[in-house]
Amino acid sequence: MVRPLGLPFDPIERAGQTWEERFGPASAMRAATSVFRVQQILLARFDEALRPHALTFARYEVLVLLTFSRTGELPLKVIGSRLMVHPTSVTNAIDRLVAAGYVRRRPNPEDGRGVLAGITDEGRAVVTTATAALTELDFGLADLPEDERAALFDILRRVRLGAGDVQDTPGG
Amino acid sequence: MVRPLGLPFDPIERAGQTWEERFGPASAMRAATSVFRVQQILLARFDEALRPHALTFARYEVLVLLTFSRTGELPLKVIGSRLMVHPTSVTNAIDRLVAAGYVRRRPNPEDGRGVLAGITDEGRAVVTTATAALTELDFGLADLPEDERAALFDILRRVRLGAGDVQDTPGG
DNA sequence: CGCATCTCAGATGCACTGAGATGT
DNA sequence: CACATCTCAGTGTATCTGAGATGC
Repeated sequence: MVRPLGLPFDPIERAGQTWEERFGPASAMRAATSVFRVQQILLARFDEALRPHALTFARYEVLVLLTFSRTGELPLKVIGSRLMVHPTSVTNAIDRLVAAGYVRRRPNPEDGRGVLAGITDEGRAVVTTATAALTELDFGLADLPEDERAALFDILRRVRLGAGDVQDTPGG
Repeated sequence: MVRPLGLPFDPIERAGQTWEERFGPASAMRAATSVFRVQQILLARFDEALRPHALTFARYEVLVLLTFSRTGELPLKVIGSRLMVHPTSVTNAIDRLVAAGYVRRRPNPEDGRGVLAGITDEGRAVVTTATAALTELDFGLADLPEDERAALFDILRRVRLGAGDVQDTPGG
């Protein structure tokens, strides 16, 4: 849980003012620092909502991705590239999901090097209830009107584009 | 370092489309997921730029905060509330900074329970060079024009406001 | 053979809980 | 006394490196 601070000022705004006096333009520093802080706030909200379901947000994302695939199965490699996480992180997340009974592993019949992760009935059930919990939270963004959610996505997409995450294909 | 993916589509956009077919409106999910991904991108960029200086971004933030104080010293409690991190995380960060020679600890003469962290000359020097490195990166936001940096800060500020980080005082 | 996929061991980073020492 | 501040031990999670097994 993220503790409310009760500071009589915005610490990022304050840091930005001092920054401009000392170092120069602060717009990038303020924006970047805000991204970090909001990520921390959102992650805390998500983890709190997901804790009753024995899920972290990272593992929830894996399960959702599996429900989105036609067969309920995906190679670990695909999971890693879609969620943009390190291969060892995928192995670790799948380990936990298997232990929780939400996922099964099996060798990929089409590529002996690979492994398929498949969602179980229990996994599908927990995705349903966990999604309801997160939807009720509005994914932590209940304070943002629709146009600002879209603006946030668009602005951040430009940053992701510069990082090579996206090849410029607005329609997906 | 965050690896470019070379996916022929935007994985968040794609997930958003499937989300709308299965669960309903996806604007909050897309925006929140983008915050996570961009935080990951920025953190990787910062840590790469700071590694030669034996700093993580969290420790760099502590040093900057100390240079912003008049005496170069602050109680650990103040550091924790300004940077919005857990008390044990402050202790840990200060431990590392002391080990690196960038910070000194001493008892707070005005409150026997407390501890002051003070920046050393080496600490001030490393802040200067590390700040130059981050400034050259534009804090990872070189792809964003000025108005979008400001918009990003404003939108995220609304989220932080809802979390109790900020009491509504635009002027700081 | 080079390369891809996955796993494992080990290290680091950060957040948190709970307990305890110290001082107000 | 209650409370605040800080530290320590331990846990959980995620990241990464480097190595190795297996198979294309």
